[in-house]
Amino acid sequence: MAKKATRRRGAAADRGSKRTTIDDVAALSGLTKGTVSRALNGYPDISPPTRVKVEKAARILDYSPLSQAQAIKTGIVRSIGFVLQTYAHDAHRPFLASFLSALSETATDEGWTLTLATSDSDDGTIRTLEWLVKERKADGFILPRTLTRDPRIDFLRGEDVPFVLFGRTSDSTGCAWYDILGELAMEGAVQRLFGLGHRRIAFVNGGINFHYSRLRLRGYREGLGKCGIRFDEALVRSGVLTAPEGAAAARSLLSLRSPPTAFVFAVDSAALGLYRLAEGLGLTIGKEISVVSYDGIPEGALVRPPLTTYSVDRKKAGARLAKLLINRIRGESPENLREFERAVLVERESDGSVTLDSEQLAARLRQAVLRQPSKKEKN
Amino acid sequence: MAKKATRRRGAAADRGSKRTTIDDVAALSGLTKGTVSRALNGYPDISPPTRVKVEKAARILDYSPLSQAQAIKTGIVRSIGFVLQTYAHDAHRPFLASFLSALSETATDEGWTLTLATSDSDDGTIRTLEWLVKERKADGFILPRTLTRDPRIDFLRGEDVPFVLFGRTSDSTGCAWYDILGELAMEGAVQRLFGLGHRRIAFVNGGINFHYSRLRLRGYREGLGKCGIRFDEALVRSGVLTAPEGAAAARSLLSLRSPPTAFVFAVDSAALGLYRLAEGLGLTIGKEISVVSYDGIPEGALVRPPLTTYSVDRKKAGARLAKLLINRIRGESPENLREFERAVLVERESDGSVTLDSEQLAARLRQAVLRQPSKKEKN
DNA sequence: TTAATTTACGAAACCGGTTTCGGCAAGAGA
DNA sequence: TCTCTTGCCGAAACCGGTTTCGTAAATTAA
Repeated sequence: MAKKATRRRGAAADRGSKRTTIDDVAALSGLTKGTVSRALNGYPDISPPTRVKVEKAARILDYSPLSQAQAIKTGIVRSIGFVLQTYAHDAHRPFLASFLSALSETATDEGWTLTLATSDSDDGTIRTLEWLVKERKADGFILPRTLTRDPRIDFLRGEDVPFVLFGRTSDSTGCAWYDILGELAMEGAVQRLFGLGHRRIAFVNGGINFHYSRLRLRGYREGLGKCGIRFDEALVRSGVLTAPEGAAAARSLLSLRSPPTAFVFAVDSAALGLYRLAEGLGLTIGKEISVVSYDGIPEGALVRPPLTTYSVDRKKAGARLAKLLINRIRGESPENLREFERAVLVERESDGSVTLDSEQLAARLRQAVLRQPSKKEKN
Repeated sequence: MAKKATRRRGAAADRGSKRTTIDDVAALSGLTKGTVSRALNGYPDISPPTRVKVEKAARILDYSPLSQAQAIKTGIVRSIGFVLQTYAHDAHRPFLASFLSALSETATDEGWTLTLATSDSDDGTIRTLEWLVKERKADGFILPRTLTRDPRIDFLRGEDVPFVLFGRTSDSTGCAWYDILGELAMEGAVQRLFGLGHRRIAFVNGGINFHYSRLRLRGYREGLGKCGIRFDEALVRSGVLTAPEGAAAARSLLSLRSPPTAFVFAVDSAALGLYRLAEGLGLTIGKEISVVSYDGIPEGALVRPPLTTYSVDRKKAGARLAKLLINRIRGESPENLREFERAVLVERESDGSVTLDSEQLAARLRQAVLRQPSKKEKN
């Protein structure tokens, strides 16, 4: 057993002996550790001179409290939690890096850390949350890609654990959030295309359960309304996230007797599918068909022609979300922690004045091999 | 003060009252908490029946110890640390997402978490590490993008904190690592291009301080040697990470009286600069000039022609690194924790049989506007 | 059968903090 | 001058665990 004990206190424990503890500060300042603690935590029953003395001693010894020692009593570890859903589609991947770095950057600035864990299924996400809450690895959570009806929210609400949404949801009681007004972007996209002369404008929406899809569809319809175009169910597809799915959706839309001359995509990565399809059909994007999308993924600048899209500042989103969550954990009520931001239009070359109307496009397409999928389209 | 106290114990503390603690387990099993603790931690002085009794009670109560309560005594929080260098160039960005998710996935599987913090300068990185070590937010660290002489390593070695490198370094005492044999890839790239008939093969290296640059240059020379080509200093550039830098390096190489007909890039994102340059000059990549690169960033598949590159499995790297670090923290000696992997060649279309020799290429280039930078080349 | 070991657990100290409680001393009010 | 506050700090309990230490009971050895 002695052997085991020795093994146990390895490097970590040895290092521990060098830490300056609150007792050291107490000794140097000639006070008790209780007083030091209160002084450092801003309790009012500490006289100014004493407070100064303590602060000075703390500074001299370069003291900072051990967060987990505090946590055991206060229940706060100064860490924000984030569950990476590794099963989620790559559509949401490209942002992750800048988003996470912004999250953790703001956290770091506040002296907090970011605690990351993963899950490989929806159930797994809840289990991971349960685990993190139970072991108190994080004080609260950022929930990305919120669903209209989101089990994560139900769980955290039930456990009374603070959280902030990146997005919105149907039942907003007790929810704090930061969100981009995607609906305004979709509305703007329609109006922009209308301004370019397009009259049949399709909408390819994202995952049906994500709440943003609901909102973006609404924005699309709003845009149509403002342009005096009748909403046509036939021009809408949904549940489209990936490039292959995007290609399939576009193919089906172009197969209509009266095909759209312009596309609004709710998700950039799906819009890239249109590029593959167009290449296969010999269609020129930005001339024969137009597309405006949403997200602002880097690939959008690389494809030819570069993609016109509403870009989301993920960096800022991460920063604000971290801040909101920390305030939430500190006790601010969720109703006061709701922020909106707008996506900004990046005008590139994938949309242009209409050159063919729907009928002409249909004729043009009849010559192309619509029913015979080319190879290029895949991959 | 009473008010303050009430505010302090918010949701977190309330939740705390519901946690099952080790005392609950002790009560249910009719033992003391010390015994329960020893039973659960595998101490030998516990009789089999007692151990079973404790385990059963723990299972019934769904008990799991509070990691920070353990940490205060053991010094281990079951978390691996990672410092995101936000100032580091985007060259390394695209990988981050899958890398981090792999790291945290393996950590999660082991019941550990990933603790993320950021820094915005080299000094800041050390300060962040100091902070994390001091507050004991993590038990050890993964160090990506290691330098030949790396202050992070010096610091952690000095503090006796466990770490694992993603890469290698000059002084490997006490270092555990996982690394990709980039030198073999560079060697292979040269041989491949030689096989396609190229005789003047340039090498555009990455950041000079990164240890991998040293190794990749070595691999390039090794490749030349095996092909019987004399090493020519004039054909080498280094410190090239971004697309603009890559474009500049390629321009300077093509300006030589005897320009290279093929390029080996140590970094994909720099290789993309060659595409911009070629577009500006009207050169056809894969025909008039060839390029083989290294990294395997997703954009490589999108550009035209798609980029032939040695791809690194970042997912696997993350998984292995997490595992290695956890073993390191558990006491395994660093010498036993060193692993290598190979990059795998993804054959695409950016390299092809030589169509112009160096002289012909030079002539071809003289017609192009070499000295007058076109606009397309930028951005 | 008795002495010498083991075995297995309880008791208590400890880790590094926070928070409650009580009381002394100084200042205010009568 | 004497009580009543108030301000300020020490003492001690507490948080949820781990680890040391000591010892009664069970084994083994003599």
